[in-house]
Amino acid sequence: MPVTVLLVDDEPLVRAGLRAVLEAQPDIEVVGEAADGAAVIPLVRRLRPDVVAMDVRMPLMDGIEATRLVLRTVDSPPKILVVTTFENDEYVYEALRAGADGFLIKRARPSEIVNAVRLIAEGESLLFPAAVRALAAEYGSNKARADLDRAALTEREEAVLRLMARGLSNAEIAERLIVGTETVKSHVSAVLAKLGARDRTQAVIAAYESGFVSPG
Amino acid sequence: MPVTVLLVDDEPLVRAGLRAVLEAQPDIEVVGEAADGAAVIPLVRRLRPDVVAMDVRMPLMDGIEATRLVLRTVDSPPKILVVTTFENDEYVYEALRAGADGFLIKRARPSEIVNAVRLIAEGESLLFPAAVRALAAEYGSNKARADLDRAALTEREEAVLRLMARGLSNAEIAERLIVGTETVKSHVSAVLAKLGARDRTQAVIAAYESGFVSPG
DNA sequence: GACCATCTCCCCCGTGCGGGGGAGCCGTTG
DNA sequence: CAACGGCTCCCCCGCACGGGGGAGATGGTC
Repeated sequence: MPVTVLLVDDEPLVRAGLRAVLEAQPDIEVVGEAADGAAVIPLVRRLRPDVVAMDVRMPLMDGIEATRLVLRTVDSPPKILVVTTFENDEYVYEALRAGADGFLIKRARPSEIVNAVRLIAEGESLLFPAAVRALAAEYGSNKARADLDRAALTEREEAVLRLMARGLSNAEIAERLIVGTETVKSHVSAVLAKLGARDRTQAVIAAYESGFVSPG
Repeated sequence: MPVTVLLVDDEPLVRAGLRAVLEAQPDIEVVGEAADGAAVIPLVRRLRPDVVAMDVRMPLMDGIEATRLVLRTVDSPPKILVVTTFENDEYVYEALRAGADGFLIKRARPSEIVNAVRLIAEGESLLFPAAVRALAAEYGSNKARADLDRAALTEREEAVLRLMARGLSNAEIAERLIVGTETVKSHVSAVLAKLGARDRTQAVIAAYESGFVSPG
């Protein structure tokens, strides 16, 4: 009995690529595709795939929310393999916390991709780069925020960083969030400290590099 | 006689996707693949493809340089179809100036992709979004820098922007480029003006959003 | 109740940043 | 030749930014 896979990605090209790579294996079968997380629930119910290859970033519903939904609303849910473009995608960790079983970078070689699907299907939790395995382990255990509070921005700090990454000044951010500029300065300072950034420019760079915000 | 295509992209997944999409057409045949622009010349000589689907961003040699090389060193060269991830990729325009015959966004639907390959093979110059057609037309005629000098950064300005986008201060940039800080300030001011940015943060954002620099 | 994180706001203070000028040197183009 | 664009450097100036430190108000956790 082959491993059945459902592909969820907003880019048809990526779906075609995954399909081509996976269908080349005799023991793997792609049973369906979806272009957005919002479409995933009925498909999972109907197709009952062993593995869902899920993109993180999608227009309507992202991979995190979709993962959560699948695991909550479907009984004996499929394994979730999160697919991402960037190595250090903040969202990936969120997806793992949401219950995803592993993740895969799009740059991976075909052999690594099929391997990942097989391992996931067997119940292995796989996390591709070794460094990330450690990171995600820490994330899993709900201690260990001490030395990676770099990522542990508070809600407010995230909001401020998002606006910083859109080019707003402190005054403009204050206006937008309906708080005083001194408050914004506090949050900005906290963000800079946690990100190890010297100024807002470096913070915005970190935001882009980590995938916290992304171009386009 | 089918249209023969050579795929050049550093991501195997994208190559597999393109191959799957194109091979599904009876009149299109993928005759080869390359993972970097540096490998393209011998392959073109040997395979003599009608069309080269060329990624812009690749580790060793980018699509622009590769396009230039192919068109210069090969006689009766293939058509070059530039493939890109981002809509407003500065590099795309450079590639078009380098002699590429058209460009395609990776998000495009499969039908659009095969269409693009067919049209390019027939000698059509195709530029996907209408807005870009106009832009590239202006780029083609070597006037028209007046109203889009936004993009017309000088070498030095590009260098400064690149360093800005790595988080360097004016003093650090000056050190790196071995010039005075006042010089750097001049360049920074020019960059800000041309990009319509208010401060360096907005300039860096523009750099990311335009694909001038990219995460990872 | 004590503790802690978060959010809010305040003070002072130094400086890096960016605007607005100008100027000399060089190479290309008309 | 003169003109122009690009690179280099200089001046003055105002201000937003970021560091350091403090503080009151929530709300949740132990």
